[in-house]
Amino acid sequence: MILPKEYYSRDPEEVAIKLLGKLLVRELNGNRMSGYIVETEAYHGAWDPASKAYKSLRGDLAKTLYGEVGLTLIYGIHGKWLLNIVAHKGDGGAVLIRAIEPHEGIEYMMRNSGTTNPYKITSGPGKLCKALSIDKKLHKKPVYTKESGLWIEEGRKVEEWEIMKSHRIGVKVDLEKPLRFYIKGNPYVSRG
DNA sequence: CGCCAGATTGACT
DNA sequence: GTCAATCTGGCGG
Repeated sequence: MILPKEYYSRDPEEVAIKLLGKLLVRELNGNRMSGYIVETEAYHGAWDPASKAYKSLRGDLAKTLYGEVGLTLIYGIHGKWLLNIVAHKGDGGAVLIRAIEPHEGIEYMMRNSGTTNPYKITSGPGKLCKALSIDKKLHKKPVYTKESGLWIEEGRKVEEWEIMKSHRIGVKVDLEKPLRFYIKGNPYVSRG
């Protein structure tokens, strides 16, 4: 079952937690690739120093951050693409997908990412996008319909005790609140 | 159009 | 732990 659009009309922090264990599906040229989300980060609006809307409400990224929920927000950094899902209740925000556990179409993902080590295919936001052929063409596409070739389905049940929290990674100026969430003990989380 | 910072990654001390 | 190569969007001129 695909998660409905309303699923993303909540605080980014809450959505980030709820997305853990869900199945991220990518369909391309008839090939189905998927993986369970095991690591996420929450980003807020203008008051979040790490947000793209901080000090610049101009630009497509900031507008998307404050726009319709349930859309992808593809952000390029250091020559990589990062996958975000717009999620907020009116005040702007998004959830960054940092890592997934490969499930279907692993062969295609390995070919895309150029490695045969299953633990290195999707264990990072940049690598994940490469493995699933996600780039700017998928910017602002809905994840609550199959039409875009990228969507999120109901996945595993994740118990509360399996979810760990920590500070965000790689962010220069972070908030004190822990906004990174990942599944405890999962070997596919990035660097940690 | 040129400059610059950055939500990364992989290699190295 | 540290470091720098790498590319796009945002912003100034």
